Amino acid sequence: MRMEITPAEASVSRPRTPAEPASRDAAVGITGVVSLLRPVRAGNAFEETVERLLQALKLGVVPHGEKLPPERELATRLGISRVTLREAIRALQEAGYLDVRRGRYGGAFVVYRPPSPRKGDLRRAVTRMGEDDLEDALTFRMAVECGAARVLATTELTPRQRETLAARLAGVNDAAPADYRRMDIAFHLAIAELSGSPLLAAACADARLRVTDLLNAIPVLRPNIEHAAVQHAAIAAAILDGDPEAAERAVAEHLEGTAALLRGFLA
Amino acid sequence: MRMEITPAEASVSRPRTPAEPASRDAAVGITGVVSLLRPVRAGNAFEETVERLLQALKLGVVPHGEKLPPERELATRLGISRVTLREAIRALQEAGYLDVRRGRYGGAFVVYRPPSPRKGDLRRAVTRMGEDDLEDALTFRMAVECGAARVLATTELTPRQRETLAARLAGVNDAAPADYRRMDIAFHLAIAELSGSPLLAAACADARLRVTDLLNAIPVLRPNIEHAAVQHAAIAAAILDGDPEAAERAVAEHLEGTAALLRGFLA
DNA sequence: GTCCAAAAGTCTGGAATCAGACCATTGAGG
DNA sequence: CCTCAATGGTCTGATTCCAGACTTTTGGAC
Repeated sequence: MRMEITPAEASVSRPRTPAEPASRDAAVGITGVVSLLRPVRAGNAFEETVERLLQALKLGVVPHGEKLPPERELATRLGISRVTLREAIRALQEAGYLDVRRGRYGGAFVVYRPPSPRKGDLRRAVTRMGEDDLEDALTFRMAVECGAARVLATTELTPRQRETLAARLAGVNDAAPADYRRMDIAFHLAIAELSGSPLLAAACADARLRVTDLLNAIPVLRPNIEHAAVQHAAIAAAILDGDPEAAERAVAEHLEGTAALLRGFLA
Repeated sequence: MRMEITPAEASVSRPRTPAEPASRDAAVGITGVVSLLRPVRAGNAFEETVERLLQALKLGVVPHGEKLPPERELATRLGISRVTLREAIRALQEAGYLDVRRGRYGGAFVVYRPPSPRKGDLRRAVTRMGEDDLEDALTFRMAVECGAARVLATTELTPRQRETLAARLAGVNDAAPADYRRMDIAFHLAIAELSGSPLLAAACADARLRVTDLLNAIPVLRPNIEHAAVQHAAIAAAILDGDPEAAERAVAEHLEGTAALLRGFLA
């Protein structure tokens, strides 16, 4: 029983929280930081867990064929009870993302591969997301990834770090088409992770996630890959060179291409 | 009954979630994005709500003397039940941050002013935070604020936006000493907010929050203010000029000063 | 002085979530 | 073939959290 990839469907089997309160322009305080009065929680534990696991699949943290950590361990790491985790796993299983097997050497095996895009997917994905959210996501991504590159380029890198960056760059370049996105993600996130800041890494992962569905709707074509390869190389070079501004410029240029493409679908 | 300003104390009256699971280097997947398997929730609803409200006070979203929105409205906006919100409000009341009055024209009035730092506060604050978390917060802030400045400088600004930025700059410069931090925050966050990306604004607010206690422990001295004023002006000028790299450089320089100062307390 | 509206304060039943004990299944190794 | 360890599957009582109805307090308007 496969289903679409929209994040909504997996929770079909257990629709809990009904609506979301509309955010209003409240007359509170002077600064416009009303965002602090946003919902404390994005949903119930079940929903948030489904979302989180789905993210892990989509970013390729746990690739096709591998299995998630054992329930007990995963529940601990996610800070939720095993019961709730199991509900989430079951939802993903029913949606076709996981294959759960019991017994020793059993586990929840990942059955997700990024779908190869069909004509019209991109337009649909962009439309579904909404103009404001798309703009928000693109801006956010631009800011955090540029910032991460700058920070990393400013840092005195250890040989170990330089190797990792180079390895990730090579990873994208050598990737099989089916693995391209995954390796691209790995490269981009490596920049944030090498900065040594978990907060920054999480922010970049979040930013990437918000455009994942869109990127997955873009066919991976030869010219695109080659173009990206040049830009990736420029980014890595600038970072290894310790040139913050060049690094940032390179990242901005790289992301601008994608952003322009996606924005085009809103006009 | 006043208490210290540490974020821990307000929850004294209701200590719930016990410990936090240590993050481990799990052998999951290829990328190191283990961050996705981090806890789904930072604490229980009560704790998170206390934290959120405390943040609103510390960032000056609701300044001294003003009152929070009515319980029902606030509960809706925060996406929690009134019961839970009231528990949080009571905790903050008992900690001396709020003055709750009933009846029409009643409400939860803010009784918080950033404390004037005493000698040793900074060292204590830095030590309490822990080396890794401090480094993380500083790196994160550097990245997102630089990124935000770059994005804004890249944007074609409307007259309205230019005015707002100028107004915030003037706000810091004209601020009374007691209001200085609040206006400084307003200026910094304006950069993120003017980018039009709620995600980016939230990230910058988060970043600022993570160093608020530390900054509050630094006395606001004349030379510091003047130095900051020059840097603030440079930032605003670069943004209004539409020079992304200058904007970023200016922000980096500005933040580097604070970062270096704080890092000094770890050596 | 009386009334009224807006706010905080209180109570109740039910759903969500949890911790932890226990059961069932499975494949590897002896 | 048997045993064992690691894993998913199930159950139970307690706690947290919720929605919503109801009560009390307060100050302004008439």
